[in-house]
Amino acid sequence: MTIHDVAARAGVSVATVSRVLNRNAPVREETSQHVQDVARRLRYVPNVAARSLSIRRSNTIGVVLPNVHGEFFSEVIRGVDVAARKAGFHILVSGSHSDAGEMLAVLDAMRGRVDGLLVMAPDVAIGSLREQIPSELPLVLLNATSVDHDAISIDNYGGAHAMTAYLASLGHTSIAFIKGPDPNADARERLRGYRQAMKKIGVRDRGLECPGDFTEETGCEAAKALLQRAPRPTAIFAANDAMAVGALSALSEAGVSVPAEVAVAGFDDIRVGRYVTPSLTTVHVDIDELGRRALELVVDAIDRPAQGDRRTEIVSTSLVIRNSTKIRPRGRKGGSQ
Amino acid sequence: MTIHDVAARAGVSVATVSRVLNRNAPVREETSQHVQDVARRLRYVPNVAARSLSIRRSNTIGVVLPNVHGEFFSEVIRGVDVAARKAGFHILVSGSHSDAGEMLAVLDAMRGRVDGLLVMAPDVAIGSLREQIPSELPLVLLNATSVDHDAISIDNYGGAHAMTAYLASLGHTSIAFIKGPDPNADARERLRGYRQAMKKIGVRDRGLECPGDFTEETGCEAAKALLQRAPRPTAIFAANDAMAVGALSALSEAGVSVPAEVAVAGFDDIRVGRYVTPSLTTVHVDIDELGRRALELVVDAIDRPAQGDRRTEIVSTSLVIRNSTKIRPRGRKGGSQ
DNA sequence: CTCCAAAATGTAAACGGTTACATTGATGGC
DNA sequence: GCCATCAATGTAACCGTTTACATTTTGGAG
Repeated sequence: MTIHDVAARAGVSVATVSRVLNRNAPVREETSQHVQDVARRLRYVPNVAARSLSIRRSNTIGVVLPNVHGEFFSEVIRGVDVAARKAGFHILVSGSHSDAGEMLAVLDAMRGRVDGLLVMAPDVAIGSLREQIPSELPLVLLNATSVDHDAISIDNYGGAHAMTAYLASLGHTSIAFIKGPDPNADARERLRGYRQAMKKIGVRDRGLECPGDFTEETGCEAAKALLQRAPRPTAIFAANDAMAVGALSALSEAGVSVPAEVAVAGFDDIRVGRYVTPSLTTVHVDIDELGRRALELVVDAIDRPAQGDRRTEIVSTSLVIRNSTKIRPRGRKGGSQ
Repeated sequence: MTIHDVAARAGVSVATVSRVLNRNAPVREETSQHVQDVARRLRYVPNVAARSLSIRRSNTIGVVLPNVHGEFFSEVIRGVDVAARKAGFHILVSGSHSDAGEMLAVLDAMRGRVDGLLVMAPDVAIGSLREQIPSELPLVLLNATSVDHDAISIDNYGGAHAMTAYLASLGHTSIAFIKGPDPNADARERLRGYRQAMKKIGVRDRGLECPGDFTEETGCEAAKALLQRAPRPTAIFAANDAMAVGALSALSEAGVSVPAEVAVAGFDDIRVGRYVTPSLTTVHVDIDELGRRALELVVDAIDRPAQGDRRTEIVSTSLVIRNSTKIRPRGRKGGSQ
């Protein structure tokens, strides 16, 4: 069942059938109808490979993500997927890459299969990417700001700054921060936002910063470690919700009441944050929107290539105040102790 | 940069180049080396579309999922992705379909683009699928058992049965069940396992079953409703972890102690279950493995088509006992009340 | 050295679309 | 009635592979 069959059956040439199906050239209405009828009757479906070969375009976008934690992953894909469907593109997905080499291999394998790329490489040196990817292939970076590439990311700095300022406004000055993985761009920006806000309230104690890697486990450990500190921090701000949940769990186990003794806040606004006890104050991020806009950027880059200026977007965040910080810490003389 | 350029540069014919690159016909070692060198030097990458057109195969598998909750989604994709990479396939993903129509549209759009299909349609009438999909296209159903299709699913029945039996072994007889969405195949099987186990211990009270739709919200509501019941159930078994977490949250808010007054159990073993308080007893499912084996099934179906017998697999589950059930309920005279 | 089978390589026809260019037919101005 | 113009359609080249078949080369037997 090829376009030739349809043409023969409809008594027209293949060119006419092609024109009818693509609506890209004038065809008499009557002819058009007839061809469409025949095509439908024959259940004709154009051969994608042949079409791609001819027009040198696959209508497919490659989406490459690192080994990223659950909620975030699915939400991004969802956003990308919906936007792609709307724009008439398919998405070729590859997630779960732990190292740069693996990622480059995947990018290589996608060569020629995709019209554009959406790459999330928060902790990969971007430099090595471009030289590996054909430079004419549109590329949008996810959650990694870069001056030489189109990119979109969350307002990590702003969100972390706002949360820290909010905690300070509750009277906290000893606000601990559980960091994300060192090389991760999101993690770094969040840390920067926290530090800046701390500086603003006149606290410069690097001892308040604990290592973490975005998993619940490290949130747990960090919280336990913090409880040992002599002047115990009155607030803990984790660089993401997973760690905040881990911290809550450790605090609960240690019998420390939240938020009365220690306030806790996270970043991301994952679903479950609403259902842990106490419910988690966090920085809300519309991940779905991140994915959607990222895809739109790629499509734009494909449709109108090589605009001199870089396309760069930032998705804004907002604070979500819940019970893990709500009540002012009491009973503890001189808040900073 | 085409195969012709490589051939010209290497002083051989295109056929030889093709044979070298595909290693599917005898070529003199010396020639082979030379051609490979030239190809590498020229950074030649075969045109995928042309190749697909010629061999009528895309090395791509379509993965179609419904609008499924976070953790599950990402884990499945991860498993599928890893297995696909190993098998040399790409995956064309489309998630987030709320209704059957949308899904059929997507399947249609994938026509010709994929060599096989992995479809999760727990609440779609399967019948309508097959007639829409070219029958020669390998299709594997995810989490939906079917006699007429290759399929793989979780041992929902067994897992639910085992969990219910475990709760009973702790002395509970009044075990409530929060159901999943009615048309969902997983939900139905879990309910069946629960009922069967309840029957075995001689309890047949349909009043113990509450509606739910796999979201935390409905878990919350169900738990609240259950607390109103005159003889209050001593255990709540939710058809998935999200609802169990919702229930825990509602119980905690109502000041009901878990597991002392009410035991709670879930199904899925999502990460966060370890970090809620109390940590959640649940049925562990290796979703990653589900995805992996599902993909292997499709690949197998592609490589060796039309074996008369259906390929059907079931991924087993296991109980994970944590604190939400651990302590025997005390103080309550005559367990069955 | 000749001859033949087997191995290595080349030639060209698919694969199924799109589209530049050619052709045909209709329309209207003169 | 003629010709320019333009809309509608047809013809065939092209996109970059793979591969059946043809051809050349090789090596060993006789």
